[in-house]
Amino acid sequence: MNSHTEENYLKAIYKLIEHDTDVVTTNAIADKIKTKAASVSDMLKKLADKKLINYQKYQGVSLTPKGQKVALNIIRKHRLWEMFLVEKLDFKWDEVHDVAEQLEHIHSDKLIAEIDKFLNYPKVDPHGDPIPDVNGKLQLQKSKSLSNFSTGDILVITGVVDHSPAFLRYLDKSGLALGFEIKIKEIIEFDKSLQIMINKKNTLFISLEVAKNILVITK
Amino acid sequence: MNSHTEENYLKAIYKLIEHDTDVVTTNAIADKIKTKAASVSDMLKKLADKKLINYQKYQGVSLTPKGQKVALNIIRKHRLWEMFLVEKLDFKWDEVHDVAEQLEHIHSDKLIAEIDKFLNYPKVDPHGDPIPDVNGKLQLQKSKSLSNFSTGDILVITGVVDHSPAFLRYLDKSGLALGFEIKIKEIIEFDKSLQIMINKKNTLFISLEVAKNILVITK
DNA sequence: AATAAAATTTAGACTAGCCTAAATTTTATT
DNA sequence: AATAAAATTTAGGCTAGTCTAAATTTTATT
Ligand SMILES: [Mn+2]
Ligand SMILES: [Mn+2]
Ligand SMILES: [Mn+2]
Ligand SMILES: [Mn+2]
Repeated sequence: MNSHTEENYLKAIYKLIEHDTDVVTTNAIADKIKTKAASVSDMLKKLADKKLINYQKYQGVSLTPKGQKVALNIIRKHRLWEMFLVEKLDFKWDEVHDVAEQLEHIHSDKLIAEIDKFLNYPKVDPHGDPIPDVNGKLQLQKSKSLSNFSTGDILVITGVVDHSPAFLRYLDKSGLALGFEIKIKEIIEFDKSLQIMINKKNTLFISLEVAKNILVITK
Repeated sequence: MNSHTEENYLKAIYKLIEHDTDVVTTNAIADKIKTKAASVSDMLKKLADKKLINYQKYQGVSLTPKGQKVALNIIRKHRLWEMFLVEKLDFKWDEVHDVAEQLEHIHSDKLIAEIDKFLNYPKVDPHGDPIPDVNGKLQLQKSKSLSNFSTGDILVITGVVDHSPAFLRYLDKSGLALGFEIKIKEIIEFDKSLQIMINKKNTLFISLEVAKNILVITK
């Protein structure tokens, strides 16, 4: 069994590698976990001993298949718990993260299987992120940032890049939510800010920064 | 905020004092927590510093009002989670304890309030134990052990003393559950074992040992 | 009241995780 | 290729929580 702390390291490494590089640096992990590089070095030695990561001093780290499985299981639990909080209890999507950070470390295969069943086997979490299956298989996301599209494009919101409560509440306030349709009415030349139409009803102006953090697929 | 470990010590102290004495000994705590007396002594010093227990060397411990509040809150969470597992997920009453031991340490007032609401504010847990309210107020139990009653008495099962999976499964197998009616048909002189009638339908023989572990109220 | 037994605490050591400061290695720049 | 800068690791130390063995205190028994 892995400790709470080890699980957090593995998840951090997974997330840092996920999109970008093939190995991740000590400093990047330290940043992510909000700890110091020296502490990370210590932990990397331990995780390497347990065959959870590939690690050679000074050369960066990657997850072994075994480590990846652990990481994906933590992510699975995190996302299922978030879904539970939003769907079954009265949590908003900006309130779930911190609690899920704790719940993801509860050890019980039966519990997570039952929660999955209770939620009717959801495929994505409240932020549109895919939920890995029991075997750690992950649906790959074909969504792209709204900032990649052009005037006239009709899109559906499928996720967010920034998961901060501040950003999520801004979306709420602006009338934006997962599944909503967006049509790009105009892109302002000067600063690339956008005028969009939401669900064929309301017009909204958003900055490029905001657009970058909204994930969409073409309708 | 108190650590996972501190919470477990406070809960153990609460439970040891609950019925019996006014103070609890170091060894009793060590037994309960499955740790050594020396470790308990260390922790008692810490809990006393935090004003969670009354403690003078060699003289036993009791909880301060502050410590009692923490203990009761952990017990509240434990029992609500057990109720959730049984009522909303497909857990049996003999399967919930270990998971609830983990879940009781999740820190989130909103979460536990929502679970309470979701369950429609239950008063007792799946084992018939009362659930403390948000302020740590506890319904006192007027139930007594089945071994205290006599031939002809008609009773209702309200709880159990032994919470072990083995005992709980034995009750399942014997057709006994909370809320069921029991009529004592006969008490065998020799070993005080009982013949009982369950819900006016089935007859069952149980040992004195089993009777001691079944809590009932008179109908 | 003295002594033996039991309970409890203290001493000293260990592991997990974390830290700062110093040493080492890698990478970037001249 | 040499040197400077940045990244990383190591050294040494700290806290929480645990343990064994030794010392101390309380309780039980003579
Ligand atoms: Mn999250
Ligand atoms: Mn999420
Ligand atoms: Mn329990
Ligand atoms: Mn219970």
